[in-house]
Amino acid sequence: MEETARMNDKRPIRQKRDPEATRRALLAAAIAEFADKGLAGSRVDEIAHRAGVNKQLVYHHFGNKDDLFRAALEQVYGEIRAREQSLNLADLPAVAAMERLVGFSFDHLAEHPELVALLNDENRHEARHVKSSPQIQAMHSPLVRMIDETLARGARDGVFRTDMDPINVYISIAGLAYFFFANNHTLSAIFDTNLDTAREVSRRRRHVIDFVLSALQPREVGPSPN
Amino acid sequence: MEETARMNDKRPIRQKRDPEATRRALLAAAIAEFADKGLAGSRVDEIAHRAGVNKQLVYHHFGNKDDLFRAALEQVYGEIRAREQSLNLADLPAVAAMERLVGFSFDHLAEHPELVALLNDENRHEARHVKSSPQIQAMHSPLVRMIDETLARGARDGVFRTDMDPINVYISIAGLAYFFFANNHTLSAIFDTNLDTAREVSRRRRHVIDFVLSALQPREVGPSPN
Amino acid sequence: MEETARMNDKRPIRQKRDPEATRRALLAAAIAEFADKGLAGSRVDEIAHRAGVNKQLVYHHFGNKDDLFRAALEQVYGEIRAREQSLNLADLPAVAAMERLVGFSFDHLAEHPELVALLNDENRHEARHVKSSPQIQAMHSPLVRMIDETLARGARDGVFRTDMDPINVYISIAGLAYFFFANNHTLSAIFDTNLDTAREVSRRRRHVIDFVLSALQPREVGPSPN
Amino acid sequence: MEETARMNDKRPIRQKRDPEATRRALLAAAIAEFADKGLAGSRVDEIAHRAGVNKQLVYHHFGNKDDLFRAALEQVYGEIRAREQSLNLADLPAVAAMERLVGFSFDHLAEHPELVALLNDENRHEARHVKSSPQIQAMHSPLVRMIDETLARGARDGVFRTDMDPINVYISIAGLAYFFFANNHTLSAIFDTNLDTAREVSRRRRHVIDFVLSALQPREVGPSPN
DNA sequence: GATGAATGAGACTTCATTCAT
DNA sequence: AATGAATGAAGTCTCATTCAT
Repeated sequence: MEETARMNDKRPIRQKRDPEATRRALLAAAIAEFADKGLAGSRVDEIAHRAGVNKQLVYHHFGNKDDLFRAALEQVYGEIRAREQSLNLADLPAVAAMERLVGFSFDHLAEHPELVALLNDENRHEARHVKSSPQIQAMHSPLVRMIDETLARGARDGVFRTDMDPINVYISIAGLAYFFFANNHTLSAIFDTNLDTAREVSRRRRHVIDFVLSALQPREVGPSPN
Repeated sequence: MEETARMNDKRPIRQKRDPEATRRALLAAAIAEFADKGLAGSRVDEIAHRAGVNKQLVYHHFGNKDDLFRAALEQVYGEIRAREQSLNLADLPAVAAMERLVGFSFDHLAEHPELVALLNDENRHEARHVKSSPQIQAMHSPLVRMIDETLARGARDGVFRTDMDPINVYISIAGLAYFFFANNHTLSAIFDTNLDTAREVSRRRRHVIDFVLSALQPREVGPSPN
Repeated sequence: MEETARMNDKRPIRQKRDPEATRRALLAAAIAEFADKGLAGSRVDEIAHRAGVNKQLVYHHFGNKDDLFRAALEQVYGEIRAREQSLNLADLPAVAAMERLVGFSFDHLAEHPELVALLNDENRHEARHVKSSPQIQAMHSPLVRMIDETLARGARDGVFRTDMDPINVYISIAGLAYFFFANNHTLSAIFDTNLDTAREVSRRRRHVIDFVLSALQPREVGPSPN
Repeated sequence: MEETARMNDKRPIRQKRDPEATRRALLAAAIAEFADKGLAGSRVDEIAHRAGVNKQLVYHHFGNKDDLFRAALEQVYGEIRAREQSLNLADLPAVAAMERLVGFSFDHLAEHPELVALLNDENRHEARHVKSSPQIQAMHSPLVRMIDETLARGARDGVFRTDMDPINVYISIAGLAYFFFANNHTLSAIFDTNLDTAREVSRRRRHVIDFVLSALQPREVGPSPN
């Protein structure tokens, strides 16, 4: 990818000014660089280089490094939220719906390590960029509603417990996948194994789905949740 | 936080020559700075300043920034692993032991946000420092053994499922707490609430303990784990 | 010398944007500074200052200090080799040709103390920069050929000995001048005289030409040169 | 040599304070380090390390880095001048005496690359340390006298020319060897050969002796020197 | 819109030297 | 005599951003 970009450098074809393509290239390069190095560790120079364009265009199109980071967040947040909407959970029985949601959440993180990486950094900066992005703020209410509806449906059908808070359930679903991917390297190191293999990812996926569905099951007698 | 540190600056209490105290002060300052800004975003200058010592002493005592980061990781990893050993889970019934472990894991992260922050960064660097630290490598086998024994005891007593992998269980326990703390700011922002309050932390704690113990319960008929 | 350079600083003549001039100014300043202080003793800051430009432009135009040193070597090597080619030795009788070559070699070192100084340093670094410069590697074969042809012509004409290796002859020609200039200060000090005067330089020049031509003369009975 | 020093590090035997041995070790280490890196490039820390002693002892025994450099020069100058005195040239016929002197000069440089390296640096600093060392100043008059006597004897015996200045002859003798060793790396690089082999050193040695003796021979008709 | 040159600020690190023991 | 800790100054290099074309 980078090599291609470098080779295309100076190619007369691209001389045709295509601002939209330039913008897209910069955004993709930014997401990759920010995911690799973090906000502080990323270099505007390197982002421009990855995109195959002049550094000044970063400023032309995005303003500055922080604004570019916000744009990157909007992009990756937008993707996951859009795909979640396409799951059509309402068309499925509650258990199947929940299984689909958990599976999707896991798979999306597996396929999009940049999401994990960007969120890590954004939290280090106290969600500064998210808070200043109306676009991101707007895209999250459907998610809570979706989980709430699924939980309610499952409760009505007698397959889910009735006392579950949708936000905490979402955090648990996300956390069970997120921690595995976010901390894959340290976990592999301290447990002296390699968790970054297809086999281990697949085992983890089954564990997470099983874990969530088990936890949501109604119980005869459970330990009092304090 | 930083202001406090700066105010202690030049405090007359500091003895003339106490290399061990200098080392400790630098390490504490490093943990705080790395947690705040990450490895790339941290400034050696600022670390020395927080410790109230000359910048060059960082190099005298620790070698360089990376070595200092490794020392910081060894410190925070050492603390959590040492405290886990003091839980004496073997003295408790399996369910109570598991509850204690989950509660401790949650509380430790609540009280030690620097652990979360350092691990995030360490993973960005592919666990480079952990891998080069024999000290860290050595401290983790007791943890897996502890979980494994608790799970086995619970299974023997009929209170836990029998098919749980201890490493995956550990990752779930840690992940349920970790994600909440690591992503507290973005979660608060996107869900338009404040999850950084005593009330919400406490709710989350109950949820996590409940979630784990429910998931570990033996089931009459469970959903097929895919 | 340095003072002069500093006084030219900020001269209004310098055009606003002339990258080629900037490059040239930096290169000239680098040659002067490296000659004065050596590679290790030179300061990038001072080079930029001498060139009347911003320090960062060194990195912009040359990469780093070592690359700049290599560029300086390429420059000074290029000059002497180019001028040697202009001597047109082939147009002269062998003895006159040799006299011209020896005289030129002496004069060039006299006029270019920076060449002596840079070569000293380059040898300290085991010719690291020369070895990594294809440009320098390429410019030396004509030199050996030129000496070889002159020696052969002289031998054919009966005015030169027939057993002389051109590389050793070149090293002798260069060495007789080089040592005088390279060690002028210590020689002046230990012999309690001043060898850095026009008179002494001129005496040395005659001595060297005489020495070389005498040594090259065919002999009735000489010590067997093995 | 360096390895040995490092391995002896921490040896309990040396605990016995032996200031004279410490001084010698530091001086030897300094000569090696200055030869390797030059005055500017050498590190006091590294010299102490090579000597297996604490850095502060450099200051204790020698004052500072410059004084140490002067001591190093005194040492290497002292050695060559002392050995020259032992040549007993007066006991030999003029030609044999000259051959012995040239051979010795060549061999000494071959065996003492540190002399070449230190002189290079000393000249860069305009013989500052030599000039401030009465010890070095004092040791050079016998050398000129020695050469002058040998030349005079050879002239009297009809085997040497009569018009040779002893200082210029000394500079030629030294220069023919010095340049070969001082510039061995760059010469090897530009002539695309390896002049740092026993074979090439030996060839050069013969060339130099031959060259000097030929040049000193009386001539029937020589080219007019100038 | 697009580019390479230029810059002010500052980052990490080094180093000769001095201090306290 | 000998040591490790400590420091002020400075050195190489980086980087987000702006300028001139």
